[in-house]
Amino acid sequence: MPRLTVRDFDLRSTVECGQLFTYARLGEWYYITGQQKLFAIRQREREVEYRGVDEGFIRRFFRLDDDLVDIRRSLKKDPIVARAFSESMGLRLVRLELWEAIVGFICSQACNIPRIRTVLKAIAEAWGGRVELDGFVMYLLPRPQALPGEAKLREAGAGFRARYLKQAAERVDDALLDRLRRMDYHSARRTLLSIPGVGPKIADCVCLFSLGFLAAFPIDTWIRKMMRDFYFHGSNATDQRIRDFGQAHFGEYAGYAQQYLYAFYRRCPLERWNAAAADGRMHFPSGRNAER
DNA sequence: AGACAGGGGAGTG
DNA sequence: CACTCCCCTGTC
Repeated sequence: MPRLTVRDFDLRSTVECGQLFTYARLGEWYYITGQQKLFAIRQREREVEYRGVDEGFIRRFFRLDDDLVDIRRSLKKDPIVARAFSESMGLRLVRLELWEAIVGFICSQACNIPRIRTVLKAIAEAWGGRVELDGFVMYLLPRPQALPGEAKLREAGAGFRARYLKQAAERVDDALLDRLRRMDYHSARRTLLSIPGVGPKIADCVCLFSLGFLAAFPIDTWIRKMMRDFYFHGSNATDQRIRDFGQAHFGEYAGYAQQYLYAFYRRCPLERWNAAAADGRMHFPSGRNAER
């Protein structure tokens, strides 16, 4: 059984923090489909064991070569992000396959993680390739040309996203995927936005979780709320303003900042921050978050 | 019962 | 640009 010693890596939070939906958990093992493969992985302290893929795949998929200490240091000037890192150190971004990411995040719109997983599982089981590892069977997400029509996708539970999925599958082919993989952040984002069902949020998710543009700063309802609370004095700043600020303020690792803030804010929203601050257990930057 | 959710699109001012 | 409404479906 291949093993790998890791540092600054937490498998559970990495898998379950809303960037990866195609997995099954069996005891301490995660069975994950990604990059058109099935693999299994578990973590015990600083050691991970895995099956189904090689070490290079694991390192690449979980971005184990990202220097989290360095990333943390470069974001440390922001006390809120610093706090989020100290709570969740080891959370890493993943590197999804491009089309799988597009499908996954189109399905993610206006629904929660359990439901995203249910829909993707249904689509994979109906039209994706069967894969097996040690007797455990899963199904890969279908390639664009293997995706069925809107009506069938609707039956699978995709709802109004069915039309987007089908239109996206008609727009996307291997040539486009290859071109996207060679583009810079702005070109890739602009091109992704031209795909039906892909708006600003989904485009940035794909840029961050698949294409590896760590400066991408996707804004969903949690990040929107969190950014308004902590960086805009609770005002109703538009997503455009939040994004501009986020990228300017957090810089090249804005995506990591976003991921840690997201993970932490979901566990610990503003009310609890304030309670902790009132106890003197937390320090806030002056002028921010004074009351509310 | 009726609103709302981990968005996008189309339409309007 | 910024704002509104609708879209599937489950849940409170």
